[in-house]
Amino acid sequence: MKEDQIETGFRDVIADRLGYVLRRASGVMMGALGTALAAIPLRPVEATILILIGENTGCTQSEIGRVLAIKRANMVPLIADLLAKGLIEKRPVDGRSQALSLTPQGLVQRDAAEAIIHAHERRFEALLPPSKVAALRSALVRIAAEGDEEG
Amino acid sequence: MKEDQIETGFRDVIADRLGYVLRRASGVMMGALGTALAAIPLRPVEATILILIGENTGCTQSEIGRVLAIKRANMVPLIADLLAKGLIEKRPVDGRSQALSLTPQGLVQRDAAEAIIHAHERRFEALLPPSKVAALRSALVRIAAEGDEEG
DNA sequence: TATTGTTATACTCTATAACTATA
DNA sequence: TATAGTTATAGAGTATAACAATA
Repeated sequence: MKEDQIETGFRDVIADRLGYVLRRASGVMMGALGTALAAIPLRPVEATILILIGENTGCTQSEIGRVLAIKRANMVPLIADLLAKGLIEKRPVDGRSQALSLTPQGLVQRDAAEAIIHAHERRFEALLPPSKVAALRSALVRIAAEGDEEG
Repeated sequence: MKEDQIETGFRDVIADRLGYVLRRASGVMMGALGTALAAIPLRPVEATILILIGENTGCTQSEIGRVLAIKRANMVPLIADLLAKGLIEKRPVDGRSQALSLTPQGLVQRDAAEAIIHAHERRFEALLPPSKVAALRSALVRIAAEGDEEG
């Protein structure tokens, strides 16, 4: 890193900032997950919603939005796409709420997504000393929790 | 966290995934930085570019784009905005390259941005045990470096 | 009154393709 | 041939406002 800076003559003074490396690391993991999930094909957010519905049969799209910090209005096209792909089903419970569940095809896709995500997680965990992985996770959870207090 | 899941009845099975907490933590820090920099007012990317130009007088916008992983085409409006705000200057070196530098007003804004970013970094570092901060940084750098190999 | 689902809309960020002028 | 800067454009992701139906 330092050698690169001397070679190119460019002083990358922000490379050691926590916020910056956090953003870059997040982008790298998200990009890699997107590439891995393209084999199914599902986007990371679609795979995540599928998994959450699988573990919470009968939940609503508003509940999922709250968990994932996605606004109600932005959940609409996401759920519509999964519905159009035949991976989930809607069933009215209220006059205003609709229970979500996985179709048989959705179950298959969910399992495939889980396998890909599991491999993806292991791949990146393997970059670090095993003893450091839990510390990284808890540090990130602590930082992420700082957002719940404000917004 | 576990207690929350039991209270709400919602099984948030992705909350412990590295990629997910990484994305959430990054969003929280970026959002907080955006809020803090609104006092100037500069966006995080503008403040970052200002700082890089200050440390690399005479560099080109293409060089900055390479460092920040921003495509040439997307650098154009960013540089144009900083130019319109009177914070930077362009001076032709080649027929095709233009050297960037800070104006006196840009220097003032750069210093203000540095102070805000410094306080922001310290605020989030203070959430963690001091001994864990360096480990977090190096883990994130290791993960971010995995992106340089692919794309 | 508050919530669910929805529509419409706008803004940011990111990506590609294509062009020019130059090295 | 490769690079710097630019234009146009398209796709995500995210934000707000407003509405109808329901609790």
